[in-house]
Amino acid sequence: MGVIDRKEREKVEMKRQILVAARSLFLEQGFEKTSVRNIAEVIEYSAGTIYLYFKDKNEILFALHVEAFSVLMQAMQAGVMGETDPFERLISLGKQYLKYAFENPELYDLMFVMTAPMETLECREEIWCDGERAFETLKFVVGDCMKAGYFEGADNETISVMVWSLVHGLATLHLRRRTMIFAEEKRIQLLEDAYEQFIEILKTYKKQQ
Amino acid sequence: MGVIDRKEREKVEMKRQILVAARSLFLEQGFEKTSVRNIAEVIEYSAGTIYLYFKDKNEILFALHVEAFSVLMQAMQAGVMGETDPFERLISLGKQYLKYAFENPELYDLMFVMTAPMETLECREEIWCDGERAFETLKFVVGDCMKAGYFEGADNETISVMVWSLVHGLATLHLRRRTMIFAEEKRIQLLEDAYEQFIEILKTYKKQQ
DNA sequence: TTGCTTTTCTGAACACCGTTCATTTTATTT
DNA sequence: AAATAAAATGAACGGTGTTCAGAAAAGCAA
Repeated sequence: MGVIDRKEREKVEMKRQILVAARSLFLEQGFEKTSVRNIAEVIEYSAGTIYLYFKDKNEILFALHVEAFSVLMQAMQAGVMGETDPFERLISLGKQYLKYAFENPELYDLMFVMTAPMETLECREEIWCDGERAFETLKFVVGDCMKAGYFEGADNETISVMVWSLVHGLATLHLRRRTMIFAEEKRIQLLEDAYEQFIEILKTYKKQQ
Repeated sequence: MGVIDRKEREKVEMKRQILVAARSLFLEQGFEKTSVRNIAEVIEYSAGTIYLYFKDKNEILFALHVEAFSVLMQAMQAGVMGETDPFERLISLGKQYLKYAFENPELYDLMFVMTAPMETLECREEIWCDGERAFETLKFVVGDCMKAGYFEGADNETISVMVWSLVHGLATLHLRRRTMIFAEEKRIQLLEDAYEQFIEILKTYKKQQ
């Protein structure tokens, strides 16, 4: 039966088409302001058809979520592989994370800021797995730093949460326009400086007794 | 003409009523899920009436925004006044900020995360003024720390952005449920530890040459 | 108190939203 | 070619933010 194979392919292709259209619209005008009718219009189908391929609007977001995490993981892996020194790896990891956030603001939002789909899909383990894997990568790199003598006497997970919070804070303050209080020319510089400063402080940390 | 005075008072009172109802609903079920009709129902007026007192739904949010900042500023001032040592002041400032965020999640969201009203009200200088004043407080405290010998050779504004980013990161990761990847019992502890660890690292920082 | 004006409020209407489902169209099998 | 199965439609439902003509209430002058 080649027919059901083709049907399967067509179904996958249709899903892909919907996701491509949805991603483009979400990136352009955000999730809330994009309607299912908008997506349907782009792919030249009726709105009802969308519901033959996705349970609801949130499920579309969820599918993009999975995609987005795979791209971030790749970027982070590249950051780790690009350096050999443990601490340089950590620096690079943070930079890749920030780069991803700034280059994919709507996707970053979806992964680390949005709550709408989270409430609906609270039960979905898969969603958290992606985030957990990314965090494990950070913990691994921090662990290597500790073996190399950094963060003496500190707890790996605590340090990791701290690092994550800092880069996430930098990313969201900017993406959500809260750096508007600074002059436009120096906004980016200020964020970069803050990251550099944080790294500098991290590097020189030695436990006091 | 005592009449127009009374009318003025009644207008103010009505606005207050709307804001009280709106805040309660926003805190309860969020901004997006609260409709103008919901607010009208609570104050027992028709939906159209709301528009005689506020230009649109965003303007209601904006009014609450002003209120919320004044409460945060008070909490931060309390943090500063409660300590005499400059570095202890910085520690307390951050704690007050985090306390506010966790105790007023929807308001914190409104002040530092939401973009919806920001886009509509991009021109409104007032919105940024509030944020700027809060940041100035942080800069002031960091300045005192530097006079006392902390953050040797660093830039005040850079340090302040770094501190803000860290606490904002901690707050938003938790408020937006991203700490779900950790066991429920240790989530709060992890955030507190991360903050303590950050403070510890800050305290011991001395410029290397 | 009566009539007139101004202010306040309503509720229907508009154009949109996410979602469902009977019906029609299209594709496949017999 | 007829019968069956799958896919797509588009109208409908109950919701949204917002507007506005007209009703109701309040204030004022005679």
